[in-house]
Amino acid sequence: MNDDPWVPPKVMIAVDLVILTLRASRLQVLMVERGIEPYRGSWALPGGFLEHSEESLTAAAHRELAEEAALDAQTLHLEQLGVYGEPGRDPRGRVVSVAHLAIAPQLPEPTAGTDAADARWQPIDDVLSGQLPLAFDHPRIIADGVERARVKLEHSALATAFCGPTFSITDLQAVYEAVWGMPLDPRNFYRKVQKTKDFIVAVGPARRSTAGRPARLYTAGPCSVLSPPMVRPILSTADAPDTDDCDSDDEEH
Amino acid sequence: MNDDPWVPPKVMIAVDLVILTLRASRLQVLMVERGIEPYRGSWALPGGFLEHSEESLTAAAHRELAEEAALDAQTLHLEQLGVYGEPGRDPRGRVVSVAHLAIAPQLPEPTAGTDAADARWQPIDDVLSGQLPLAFDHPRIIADGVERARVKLEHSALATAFCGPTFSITDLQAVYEAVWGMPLDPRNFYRKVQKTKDFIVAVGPARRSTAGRPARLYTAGPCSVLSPPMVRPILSTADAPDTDDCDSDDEEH
DNA sequence: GTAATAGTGTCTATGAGACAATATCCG
DNA sequence: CGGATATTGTCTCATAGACACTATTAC
Repeated sequence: MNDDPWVPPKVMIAVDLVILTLRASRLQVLMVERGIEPYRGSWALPGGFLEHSEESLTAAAHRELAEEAALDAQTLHLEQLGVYGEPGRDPRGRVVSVAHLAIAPQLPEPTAGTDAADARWQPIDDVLSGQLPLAFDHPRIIADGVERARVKLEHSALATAFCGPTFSITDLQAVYEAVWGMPLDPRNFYRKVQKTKDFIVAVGPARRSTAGRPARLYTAGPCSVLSPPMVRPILSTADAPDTDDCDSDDEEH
Repeated sequence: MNDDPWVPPKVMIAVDLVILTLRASRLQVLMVERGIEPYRGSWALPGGFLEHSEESLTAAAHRELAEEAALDAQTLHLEQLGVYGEPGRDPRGRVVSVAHLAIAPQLPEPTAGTDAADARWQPIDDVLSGQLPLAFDHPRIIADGVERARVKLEHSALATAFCGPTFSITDLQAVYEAVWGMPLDPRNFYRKVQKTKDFIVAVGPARRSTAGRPARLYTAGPCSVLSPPMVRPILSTADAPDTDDCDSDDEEH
């Protein structure tokens, strides 16, 4: 049985990045306009093939992050999102893509890289509503990434990764509002955040810039899982797509 | 830039399966004893290489499920768990493994397959406590699978996948207790399950077997996401390991 | 009857959400 | 001072958990 000369097939490995940030109070994702075939002229997630056989997936993701968004991995959240490897998803042959989710504080407009005709931040709403022509199965990957971010905001301290080194509680609230896409009560949000242990820690005196009473500044606290969690208010019957891959039955309220 | 003759490296793709079931009121995972190198004699998850270039990952997972556990995919939960592709994780070369999580109702003892010297259900506690010699990075994959199952029990109707076609509420409670590893109050559990819409639907009259009042029987309901969710009681300050993959230096920033 | 399990009612502490009220800045 | 934002206090309602209690079977 094990002595036959059969060898398993080999396939190409790619990494794709869903890089989310907050710009102009909106959740935005970094997209590049493809300058080469296939899908020339369509918009795609930054990403690329494994560079050599010994490169780890994480290393490849960090490399692409640096190449396409000029981001060092410092103070940056990066996690695996899932695998997308259906035969036929890439006309160049069998490609298995490992999608990653990256969260970044506010960043300047990017510049197009090697294979890209253009690169820019796109509001999530515009991207997911079918305004832009999207390459490959990237609409699905983006949707999965956004849903992952929404869920992680509830149970992890991810939201602080959207902010700079210091931030006010109102800044943090803006993150939740943008990612969840719903307004929140400032008073209740304030106490909720304070009650979650080790989420944020006060630092420095206060910021003095806008009108009104200055806000105290905070830094991300030492905890990564929130307890109690920041539960997201229910959203009636409309729900978000499941992150599962295999099964695809569901729906309910 | 794009005209150079460089081609991306190709790697082997494997699928591994974390198949969980309930036996003797304990959460158990299917393990096979390897009959060939590498790791001959160690215990590993069922799995194998992609069979040919056009086989989808899901199809490969289902095929292995059938081969190694004699399970058709009917009424069976199967979902993608994550990718494990560190260079050096397999001495045969670069292998990227796509791990899947499968949940099965109680099953008989399996029989060893092609490359396996033995195959059997192992209680999770025994496996994760380092009793058995485990192959590759499978300890990590198993831990990730169990943690995923624990979390999914809170927000999805996954628990019913552990049961047969019909079950009593007490049966369902046993699932939660085994997977979460904690006792639950039968009275409160009863009302909680009933209050979660479309989780379970009554069927048939009642089961009459053990002593005591017969229990009503139920079937899995039409919903996949639970609302309200079945929240798991807090477990003091000790927290569960993160499911993240990339950053291992975090905890904060 | 007793033992055993299924199912119901009730009490209480906690927590989320609504929202009034107060504090501290700018001009 | 008035305008604006930050922070605190209080009220109410829903619900999770503890647990006494009733129901229905086997023996």
